[in-house]
Amino acid sequence: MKKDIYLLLADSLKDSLKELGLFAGIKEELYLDVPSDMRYGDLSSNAAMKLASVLKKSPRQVAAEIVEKLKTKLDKPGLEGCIKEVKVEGAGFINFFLSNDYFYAQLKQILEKGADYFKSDIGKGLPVLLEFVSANPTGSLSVAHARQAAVGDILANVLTCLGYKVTREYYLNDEGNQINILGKSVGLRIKELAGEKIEFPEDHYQGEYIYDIAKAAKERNIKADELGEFAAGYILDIIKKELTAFGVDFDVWYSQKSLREKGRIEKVFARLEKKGFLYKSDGALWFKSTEFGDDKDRVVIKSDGSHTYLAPDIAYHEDKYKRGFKMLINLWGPDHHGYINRLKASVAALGEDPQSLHILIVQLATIFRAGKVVHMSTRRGQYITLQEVLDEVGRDAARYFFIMRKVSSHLDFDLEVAKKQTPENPVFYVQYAHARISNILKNAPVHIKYSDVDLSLLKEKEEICLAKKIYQFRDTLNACLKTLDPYALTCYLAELSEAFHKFYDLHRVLGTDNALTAARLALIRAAQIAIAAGLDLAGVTRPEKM
RNA sequence: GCCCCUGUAGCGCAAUGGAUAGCGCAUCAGCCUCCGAAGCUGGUGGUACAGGUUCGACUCCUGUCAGGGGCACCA
Repeated sequence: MKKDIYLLLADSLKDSLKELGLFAGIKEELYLDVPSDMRYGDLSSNAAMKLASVLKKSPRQVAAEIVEKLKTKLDKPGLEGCIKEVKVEGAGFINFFLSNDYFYAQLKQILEKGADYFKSDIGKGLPVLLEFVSANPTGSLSVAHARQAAVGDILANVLTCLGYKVTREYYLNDEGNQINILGKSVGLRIKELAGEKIEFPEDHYQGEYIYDIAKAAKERNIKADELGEFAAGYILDIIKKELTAFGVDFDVWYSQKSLREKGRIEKVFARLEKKGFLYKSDGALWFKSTEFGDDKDRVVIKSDGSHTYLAPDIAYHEDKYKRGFKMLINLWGPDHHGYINRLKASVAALGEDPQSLHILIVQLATIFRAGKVVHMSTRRGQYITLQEVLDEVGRDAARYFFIMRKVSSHLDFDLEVAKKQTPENPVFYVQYAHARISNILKNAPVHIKYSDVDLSLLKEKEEICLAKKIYQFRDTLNACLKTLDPYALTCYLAELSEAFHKFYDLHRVLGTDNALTAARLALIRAAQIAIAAGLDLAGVTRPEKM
């Protein structure tokens, strides 16, 4: 694969610093960056400023010395003709201006390869297990799960695009206390439907759907001690339908029950016991998680003999590694943040590198309806479900909205806004750009052979801006990888669409100059490829017309 | 009490420690005989507070204040 200009330039910069005897002074891994504003060039380095205080020289002077060395290294293979100018600007930034020819060449490649142009092999096929949603099968998916579903699915798409081998997994809590209570809830409703007077405890599942399950269970004569399992299966079917409607498909549904049935929990306990990380106290079995940075040791078997949630989870994560995954990503709700240390401790105790386990807390989405907060309570069965959001705003808006903020930030989701087909709704701004391009391409007079087009006719500021923005899609994908957060995708799509709309407004694509028309058609086709690739990753449709 | 997230323009949000802090809504003023005006251009208006680290802080650290979420031998 052809080396990226970023890497080539970074190498040249590094060599220059070495020759000047300065390289040791650079501590940060990154000293070459895409500046926020294009007037500061296409790539920028702050190396001189980092070094100035050590050298006790002015940053601009250091920058000038680096640039002098660097200038002799800009004609090596892959770089020749790519750099138009290197300037020392501001407090001591070294700014690199790439030539238009470089961007024309990139556009050609995009037109040739299509969306594949944006793929990379950074991941080198590393097996990644992305576990998300994992909601208990005790009710429909809530909005909190919906956000995790959108983030997880889109993150998986991005990582796949970057060459990782991603498995999407749903961990199914198909046994334990919650399932028992679920079964009891259904049992009571059956009695109630038969005319018996019942008392329905506060901690039981109050939702209307329990009646539906009760009716189904009665029809099939399900035994009382099998009601929990039956209800969980019934609800799981609903969850699966909801996720499919949302465009989220899992590769693996991992059963917690299967861990116990295979004796995996005992096996992992034996392993920890042998290493001396378990001890008995107050009739319970404890895991010495404090040895690995947790604030207190954790119970794994309660004094009544039953497991805590942590017990199967240790076995589960052991199994993730046993299945050959090198990178684990867990998306959890904010109610689990206290759980991070003990799970990382477990992984460390098993001899795995806790750094390979990435736990992302996906903050809650607060649902508004016409500016009013909608409160949620699973137990009372009064909450907005994923399905309701989908019915109300559609899949496109829902998926897009849920990743529009950083996963670590709270998200306000107003159903009324997401429903609107106006610019207030950002997903339409992007889709509109795509549809507009489709329309122009449809009206193009003749079929254009993109390989023959003279792109050097693209000289207007808006044309160059658009070309650069298209190219920057790669940076966006890398940013998503670095943060394990797909939200940068929405920012990029908005910026790319804006660059297109600005170009469109000032310059006519279909004109009398055939060569220029061809060049502009090629440009907007490349823009469309990038928008489509972004929308595909987000799992949002890309309409030809709206 | 302890932990996590968040305080940026009237509202909703951006800004890998970097250059003149950006965008949408709202509001005011403009732009369609011409490829889709679901668009574009311009105006108004902002970093909660107090210290610290740094050549440089919206960003990192400490404290204060405010909002949201969470604390278990529940899952």
